[in-house]
Amino acid sequence: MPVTNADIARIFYEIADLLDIKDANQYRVRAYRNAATTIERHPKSVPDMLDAGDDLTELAGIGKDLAEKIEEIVETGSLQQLEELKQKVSPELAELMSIPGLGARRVQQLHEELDISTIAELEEAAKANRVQQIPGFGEKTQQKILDNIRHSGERRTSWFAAEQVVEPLVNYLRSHDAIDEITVAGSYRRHKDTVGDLDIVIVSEDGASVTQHLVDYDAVNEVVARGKTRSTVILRSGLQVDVRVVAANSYGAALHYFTGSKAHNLALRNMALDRDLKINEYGIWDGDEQIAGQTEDEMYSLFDMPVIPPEMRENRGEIEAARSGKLPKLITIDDLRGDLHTHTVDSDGAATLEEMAEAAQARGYDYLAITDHSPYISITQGLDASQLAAQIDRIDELNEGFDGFRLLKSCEVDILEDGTLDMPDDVLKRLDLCVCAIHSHFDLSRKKQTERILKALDNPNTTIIGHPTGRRIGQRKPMDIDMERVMEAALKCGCYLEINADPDRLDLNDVAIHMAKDIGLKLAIATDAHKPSALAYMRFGVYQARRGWLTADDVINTRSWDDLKDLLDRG
DNA sequence: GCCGTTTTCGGCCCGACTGTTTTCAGTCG
Repeated sequence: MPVTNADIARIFYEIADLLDIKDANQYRVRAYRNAATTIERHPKSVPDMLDAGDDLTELAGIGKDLAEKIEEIVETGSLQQLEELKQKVSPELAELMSIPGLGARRVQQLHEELDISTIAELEEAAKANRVQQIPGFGEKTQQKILDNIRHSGERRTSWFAAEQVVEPLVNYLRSHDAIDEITVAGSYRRHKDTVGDLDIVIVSEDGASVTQHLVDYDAVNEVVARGKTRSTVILRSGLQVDVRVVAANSYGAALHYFTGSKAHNLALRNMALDRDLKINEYGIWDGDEQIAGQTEDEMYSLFDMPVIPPEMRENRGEIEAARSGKLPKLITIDDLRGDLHTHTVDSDGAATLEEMAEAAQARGYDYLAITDHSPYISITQGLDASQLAAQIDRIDELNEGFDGFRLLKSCEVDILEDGTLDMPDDVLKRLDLCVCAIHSHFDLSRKKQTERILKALDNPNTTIIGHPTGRRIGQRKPMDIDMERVMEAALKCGCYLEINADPDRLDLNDVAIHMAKDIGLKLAIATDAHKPSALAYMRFGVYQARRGWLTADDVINTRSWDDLKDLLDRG
């Protein structure tokens, strides 16, 4: 029974939302959410741990009660408690909470006052000006709700969440004897930050039995279509999976076709048409004769190109670059020499300086920047000036004991509303680098927000702008910023922007990264790790960097500390 | 519901901001 961490987390999140709407004890609600997050982010499969006899109460936020509930979910695929709760609280209400600005109380009010249960009903009521008449609501709140409903149109899954679904699914499919090859294509293969659905290409001579094998998968919730060469199912996670079965001699063509992007494929197809050739998912054809298609290499070779990495296939000039031999040698995870954005228990992290240093060395890094928060966002329990000074001294001491490794003294300093930094300059001067970031006032006008960051760059101690747009995938849209102006300014003053590799952020995104590359601005890739295992998020940042065409040279933390130090020196 | 205990119950990161009120509830991080 392949229950995933994501399945368990989803059930706990839903219980939390429903309990919240039901006005349950806030700490109980939080306990469910904490547990869900722990499980969702846990690097190992919790069902596997259970299988191996591990004690789940060892996990943070999981006690005896929740451990038993996890066991029930793993055994039965569902949880009785949730089903009972759904009888008492309309489950659609939980969905309303996904609209920014609507929490449990307001959802409850909307339900009681206007009998609203769905997003559609809410939209209708807001348009009819009925929402603003509820006590505590007003014109602006109503407008904000309408705006946010419009923005919540497309539902895509983060790449990270998709991976949790893909791995067990592919392992399951692979177990079938009739399957010779299997690759997940589509935007997943292109490492796009979010994935709409999964396109899986399979080589097999027996499509019918492959399809049967697919629909037999435990996590299949709905079979939309089933055929010998093509089937569509929807998994419990809500993710749609399209499976295409082809013969071995069409594998490359199918892979290319279903990897996309559409724009890239179209460009290649037009090149083929110029030569009176035809490209489809079965191959490249000269009349009735297949002249390529067994491998992607064959496909691209025919047009005098090397294989273009999937991440670049967006028709952003990659075909021209490939044909003229100017395809960049994209950065890989092995190019990284250190991480430049991490937290410890000194603010809101989970591990000590020593533990983070040990984890970084285990990854083979030469250096690790400790960037605990400044005080402004009080929830992070950030360091004030004297506490940061004390941390600097401790890092100096620790560094004496390392061989071929060093902790970098740093801080994630809040950029305040007026663009000033949340830490006095005399302390900032002592740091190796300074990661400045915005955690408040996300809604400023484009002009004000841009000037806010420009002012932060003016401070001679600033070296890196962390998570520059503040977006959280599926939760918070990016701030309105004139990114080109910010990048030009950063380039001019010798600063850098971050690719935050946290899978919920991936900020900068691929488009902005590409822009930086065009301008000649180098970037940092950093994880924002709040615990040792999160240092592994680096690969998500690397994927985005590859989508933005970055080479190792374009990323500052591919360098030795001596070389990095020179780059960080604003002179 | 978890956790850590003065081992059986009390505390649980808690302050800022927004929009609504006119002193505060709700949301966010």
